[in-house]
Amino acid sequence: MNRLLDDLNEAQSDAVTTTQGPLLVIAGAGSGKTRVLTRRLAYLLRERKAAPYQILAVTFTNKAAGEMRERVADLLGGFIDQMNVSTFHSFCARLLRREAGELGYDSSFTIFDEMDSVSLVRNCITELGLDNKQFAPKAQLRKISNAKNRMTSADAFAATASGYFEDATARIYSLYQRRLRECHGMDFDDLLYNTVLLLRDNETVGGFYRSRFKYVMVDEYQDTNHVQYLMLKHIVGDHNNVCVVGDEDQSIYGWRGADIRNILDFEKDFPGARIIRLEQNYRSTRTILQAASAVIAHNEARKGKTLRATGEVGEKLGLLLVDNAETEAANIVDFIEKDRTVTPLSDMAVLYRTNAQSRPFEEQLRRHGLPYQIVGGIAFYQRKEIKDLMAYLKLIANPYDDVSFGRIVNYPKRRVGDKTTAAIAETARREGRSCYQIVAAADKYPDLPAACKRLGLFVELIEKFRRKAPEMPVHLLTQELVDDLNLVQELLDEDKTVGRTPVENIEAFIEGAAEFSDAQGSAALAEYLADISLYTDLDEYDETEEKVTLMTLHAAKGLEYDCVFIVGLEEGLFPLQRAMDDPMELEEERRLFYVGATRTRKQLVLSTASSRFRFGEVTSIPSRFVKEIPPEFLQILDLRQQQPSVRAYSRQRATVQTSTESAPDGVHYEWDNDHASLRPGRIVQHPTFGRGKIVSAEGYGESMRLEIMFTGVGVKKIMAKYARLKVVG
DNA sequence: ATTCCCGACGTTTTT
DNA sequence: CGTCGGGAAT
Repeated sequence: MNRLLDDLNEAQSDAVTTTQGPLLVIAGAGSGKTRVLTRRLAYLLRERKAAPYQILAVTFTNKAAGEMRERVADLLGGFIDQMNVSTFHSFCARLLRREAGELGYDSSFTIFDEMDSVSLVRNCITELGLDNKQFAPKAQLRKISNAKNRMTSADAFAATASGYFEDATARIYSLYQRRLRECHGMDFDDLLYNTVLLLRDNETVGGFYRSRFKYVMVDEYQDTNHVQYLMLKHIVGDHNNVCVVGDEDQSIYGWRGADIRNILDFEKDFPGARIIRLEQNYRSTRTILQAASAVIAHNEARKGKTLRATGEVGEKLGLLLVDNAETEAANIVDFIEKDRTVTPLSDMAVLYRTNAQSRPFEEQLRRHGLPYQIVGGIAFYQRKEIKDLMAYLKLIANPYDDVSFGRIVNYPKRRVGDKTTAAIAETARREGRSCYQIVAAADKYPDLPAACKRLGLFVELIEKFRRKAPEMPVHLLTQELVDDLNLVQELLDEDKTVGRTPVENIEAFIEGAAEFSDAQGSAALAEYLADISLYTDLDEYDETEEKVTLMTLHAAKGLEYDCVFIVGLEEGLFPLQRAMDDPMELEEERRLFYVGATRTRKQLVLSTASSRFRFGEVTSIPSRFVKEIPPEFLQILDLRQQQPSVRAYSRQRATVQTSTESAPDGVHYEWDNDHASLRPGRIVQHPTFGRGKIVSAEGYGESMRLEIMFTGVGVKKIMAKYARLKVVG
């Protein structure tokens, strides 16, 4: 009767067709959440419940939003251009640009990214005569951010602050906010905060949006924070047609203010709410699910739900024991190289806790000539050359942006130093104008340092582009700017050794701008800047490319692969040290493990290094999460070279011995063949033939056959499965 | 004003 | 180990 519901199970189709009133969909990992969301949107439109523009769907990333939009368009054959599918932040940015006047901003306000915010906070701390060692800018910003997430204004914060430190933070917060406003800037938190202000306190604006959106949907509800909750509250009109989807076991953004109570208290917040649970898992093997469930069961703070498996039993989880980060990477890359004969590289992902862990994997992959892509890390828009270029664009769009001004006033070098810029800032403050305005009218301020005269060309340049901006497509504008500044030559001069990538980045940036111009048609510099300010590396990730993916566990949320490696499973790293003594944080780490483990459809390999360099040498012990996996689900590959005597002994016995010194209780580190690193050229030790060199290898895993040249014995053909081989070199 | 060096510091995770 | 900010030297 309705093709939208055809291939859905009962709960899924229930979630799709329950359109009226509040609805909470608890969607376990791999339970077809995205499918339900897209079908639900399509259903609303198909049933003529609402016009596209009356629907608001909020996702976690721009990429997720784009995909959702695409899939709904596929289902319906177009007609959804006006449907609002975006992230909280980009929705707010758009709303604020439209309503900026209501808050005393103009619509070309600048969005400050974290780096900008930190440096502004640093300036504020210095300006207040405080020590920025005692008051770490980052930590202060964190506090300010937390306050904004609770809808606490600078004044309100100051009113309740007590003691020297809180008092100082209050002053920093207050000054920071004043400077932001002077720059016509908003940080990420302001986007949400100000939107709530408008929706809640401004009858016209609030009323408009409440009556406009007939249906509101939020994905990843477990990761929303208090401001986002308030925003939802104030945008959902009396119809109360709000549908949120989430899974408390996948809440991994607590550190950013995400409040798990939002999902736990949904029924209280939205009386009359229906709850639908999707507990059928269509993604992973039975073994993977059982292992992941066993781990997450150690969390106290959960409602507890059981995922029902639909797949096969599947293979055991691999547990790789290695000596250090380098051998970890080497062995996993070996594994990848062998496995690629059955699994495309695009279906493999290496997940780690911290970005810093990516390096050895990059090196190994490069050495093996395997294509890879890193998601996250140093985001494109955070690279210095891109930030510099963007600062120009930002200043062109918004002459009040003193932070951008400060960034580029002496780049390229104009022989204008700290003293001069300080004097400009001083004058600006006194006159109640922006730095750029002062410099642009330098002749009116005779007591400015003489060096300001050198900024004539700079002002001319900015003025020229300010005139051009309104009628010129962004990419052409940017290209001309790059040419005028002679940026390419500048970059080549700076970096005499390599000097290629920054230039390529600039080119890529212009290319991206061209795409934007194509899509938008009109010139809209401010809009473009807002867009890319909210862009992340994750958003341009293409999971269909024939490449191994490297990323943090956080970035992996919502993705799936045939084969997943979770590396660095060591106490202090995963879970992180600082989470270890706080039960709440520890549970979040465990959820993070759960998220990672449930990304895979078929194969999961974990790895633990017995020593790892982390500011100074630290030897580490296996993560408790490994210990929480029932041993019968694990296949252990011990590739460690240390303590050969203990090793040889336990191998002779070939029994399940008690764990070695560093093993957590319950994990038995028995010997197994090192299938992963068995490849031509390797030196191996065989119990009867002694030492030999691998000549060739065919097949993989259980069926791997090797030809080995043994010293004094000659070439032997051997099934890797039966030979108790140990890699020695 | 620019450049270079040293020392401290810090590391999650991201919109 | 690596980056970044601060300080001294030129």
